[in-house]
Amino acid sequence: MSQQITENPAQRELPRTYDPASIEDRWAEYWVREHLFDQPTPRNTSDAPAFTVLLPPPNVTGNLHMGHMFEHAETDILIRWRRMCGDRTLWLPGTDHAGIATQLMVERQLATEGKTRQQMGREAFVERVWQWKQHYGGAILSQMKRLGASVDWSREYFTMSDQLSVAVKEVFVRLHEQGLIYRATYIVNWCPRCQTAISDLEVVHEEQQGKLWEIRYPVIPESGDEPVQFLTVATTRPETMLGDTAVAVNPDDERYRHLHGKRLRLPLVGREIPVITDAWVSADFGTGAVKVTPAHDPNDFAIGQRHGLEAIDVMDETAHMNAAAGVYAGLDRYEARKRILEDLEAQGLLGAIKDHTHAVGRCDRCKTVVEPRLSKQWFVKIQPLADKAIAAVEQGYIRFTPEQYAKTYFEWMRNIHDWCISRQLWWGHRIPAWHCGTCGQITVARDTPAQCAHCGSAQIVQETDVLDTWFSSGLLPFTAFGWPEHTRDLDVFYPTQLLVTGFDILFFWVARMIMLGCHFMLDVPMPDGSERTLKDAVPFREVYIHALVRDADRQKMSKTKGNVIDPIEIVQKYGTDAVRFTLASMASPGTDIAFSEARTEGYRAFANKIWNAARFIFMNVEKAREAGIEVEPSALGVMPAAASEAPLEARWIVSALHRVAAEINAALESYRFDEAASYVYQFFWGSFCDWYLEIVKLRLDFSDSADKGAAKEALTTLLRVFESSLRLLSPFMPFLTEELWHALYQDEPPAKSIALSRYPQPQPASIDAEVESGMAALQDLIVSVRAGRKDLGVEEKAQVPVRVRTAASFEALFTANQAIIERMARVSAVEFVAKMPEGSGARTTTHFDVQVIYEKQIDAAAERERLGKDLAKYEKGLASAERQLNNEAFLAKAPAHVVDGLRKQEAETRLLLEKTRRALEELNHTK
RNA sequence: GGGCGGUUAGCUCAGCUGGUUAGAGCACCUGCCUUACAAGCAGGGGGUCGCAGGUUCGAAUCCUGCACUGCCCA
Repeated sequence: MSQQITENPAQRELPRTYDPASIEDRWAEYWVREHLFDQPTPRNTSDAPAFTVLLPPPNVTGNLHMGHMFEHAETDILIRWRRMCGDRTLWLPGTDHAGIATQLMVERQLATEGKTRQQMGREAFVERVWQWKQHYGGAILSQMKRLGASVDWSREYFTMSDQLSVAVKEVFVRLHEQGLIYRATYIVNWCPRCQTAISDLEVVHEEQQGKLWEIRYPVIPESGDEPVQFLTVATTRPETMLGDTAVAVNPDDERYRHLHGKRLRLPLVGREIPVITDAWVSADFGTGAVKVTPAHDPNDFAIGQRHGLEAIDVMDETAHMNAAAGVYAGLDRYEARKRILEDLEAQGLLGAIKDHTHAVGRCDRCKTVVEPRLSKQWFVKIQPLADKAIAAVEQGYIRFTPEQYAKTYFEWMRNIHDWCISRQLWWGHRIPAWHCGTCGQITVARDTPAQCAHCGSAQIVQETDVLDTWFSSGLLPFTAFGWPEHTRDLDVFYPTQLLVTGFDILFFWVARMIMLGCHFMLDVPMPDGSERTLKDAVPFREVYIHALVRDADRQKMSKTKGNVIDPIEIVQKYGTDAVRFTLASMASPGTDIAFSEARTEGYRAFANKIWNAARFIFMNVEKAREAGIEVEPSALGVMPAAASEAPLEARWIVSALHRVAAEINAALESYRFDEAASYVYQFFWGSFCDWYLEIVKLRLDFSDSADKGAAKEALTTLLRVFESSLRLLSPFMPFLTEELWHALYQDEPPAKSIALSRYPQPQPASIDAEVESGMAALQDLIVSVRAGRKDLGVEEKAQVPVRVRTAASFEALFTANQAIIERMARVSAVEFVAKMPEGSGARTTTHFDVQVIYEKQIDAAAERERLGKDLAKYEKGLASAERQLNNEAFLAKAPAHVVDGLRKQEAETRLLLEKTRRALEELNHTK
């Protein structure tokens, strides 16, 4: 037993204010050390429903930022909630090898040592990257541990691990066998800095102020032509003209009809090129004539294909001009542009220069301007995969929240292009293809082949390209569970239930997981051996797309702006729970989060409130024990029910607890973190602390003269409601609730963690509307008295008598709970009267009139103003109600409950109006 | 250029398929160190729901147009 206490990190002395720093590290370590959230492979598949979530793998190069923390907070809330609801939960963590980013990182490191990867050679470089990964690659995951993410650390994956590499190879080979992978010369986005192809998605477009240059191309005269004629083209990229192989005009453009079929002399180069017609050319753009450079522009490439044009590459892989550029060879593309313009100018071939904004594509990773480049690359023929992926969402097998993202998804999926999967990098999954030096054919194989599959030659070398990082991460939902083996994990945990991620990787990752999951998992039979259909081939059933975390001024956080909030810093300042709660409370779907410290401060106060409620409760447990009263721990851990003879506040708080549990469960069910947070906040602070705790002080009298049975009952309800509240709060505030829960059980809790206890489930029978409305009337009275006291300027501490006029039923209620009124409103005596109380200090509601008796004269002017405002409000309300009630169409068409409600409201408003008018008249008489 | 959002209190946001007098937190004002909590308690002020039309008995909510604003794709 003493062993357990030393192992248990709860501390006993509760300081006056909550200090998160003093408890969080201990619990974070405890959760990991005790393997509380591990989910071993179950023996059978039919037990509890599986709730599996795959962590979007952070880059090994990354550090945890606010976006991660937000994403993880939401996921953790859901997973802790489902775990407490009894599901078999698994949150699977891991990291992504991040090809370009990691290679870039290590290259930079090498640069500081004066080395390059080329000097080192491929093998040594890759070895170096592995070392780097060992050393720095775990940053985000260790930050997650500190923040208490309830993931299964025993299952951590890495996209370049041996097991996942085997799976990646298998996928490549199968797709190749199925004819869905091909190698072709195509124009791709090329990053001259990274010296690799990148996919369309890795290019970020940005509007930029540029120029549109007009260049005159001389027409080669035929017999009968005017001697000197020009065709003027407009271009944003004059340096590519060296590779022009045609000029295109729109076939319907009358201006150029006379030039159809003519040939031009390419300036500076001297090559003859044809004038061609192509409908793609817009007559409105520039001069209506465009130069065609198939090797340096995707549109031109397409034109070139259509017209059988030669593609002349004039640049090398570093975007310097190559030998084909003649005298410009060796120049950087921008230097070449300058020189070419000068030379054209000198020859009088440069026309107008116009300002022009156009979108420039940059490498997502290093921001270098992308150069479209003709090269041999590997592609996935995507349409067959996209078809299944579209069907899966159309048929509702995958649901997006917020729903609008399904539209975005369809839009992209239906206009999808083949996926360029090869990258000219060293860090990544090397493509399992071997080129034959003898016959030139390619052998694709799972295991390193000894000879060419086509000619048997041993002269084979492996492809040097690696695969796009997203190719491997797109497989994770099944490869992480052991595919291509048909494992039990795959049976139990696939499809995963939920994916929580940002819209920025909707296409990169989410869409590709859907395509690859649907494609490959269709071939894996169901656990019972039956054939798998699309419904169960999907990688996840739900996708929750979270918002972006911005700064308090709604600005995107960026390093250059310097407005990045470091989550760890903010957590150290306010506590993890407060930050989590802030994020949750602001997470309304579809709206970005403007993260504000002021808000976090507010939730730190909430944490402190919970802490102090606990201190108060523990203090009373102690007092009770001294008086020989103890509540058995076995009485806790369940949803409390209230006996009908229990005091009003006890029945009320129990009812409110059941109600709020229902609300929170429903909110979480629909990803309404903001609502869930608001409900639990409102309940704990607004109901439990402000009212119940204050009232229950009346009952916690453990002195010898007191009714000890009643005191014990009160203490029991208090502890049960509080213990339930902790469980209710736990997914949102795991650290604080863990600490207090252990303390509540005096370090002998029924489970190793509150996270392993049950989430409060409401019993409809325990929600008592009558008790709640009775309590509401009582609260109303107390608030009215307090307000009346303020009107009269009664000192805070003074006890004063009040007069109340009300119906018999309320009189009974108020009489039965007079002690509460006296305590909560500092009332010395309650007198029930039959007549409307006259004079100052009166307040009136539909259920009662109440007057505070106090000799001090009121501020008549202030009172008149207040009553005047009320009067205006009532008059307006009454007029509006009457207008509708006098409208026959309304009476005929509106539903009965609306009409009844309005009638009731009208009557009540009329009553209040009359009372207020009388009070105002009286005020005018007396003064 | 195509598409998707947003515009409600000083700030950040709720407000479900149209229905009774539009809510919350923070901030603000006033009074309280009432021993769980001043990171607190109590009371209070503050909005013609971006603009203009339309549909309806009834519009913050539905439709159309406009303005401003954000994002995605090309």
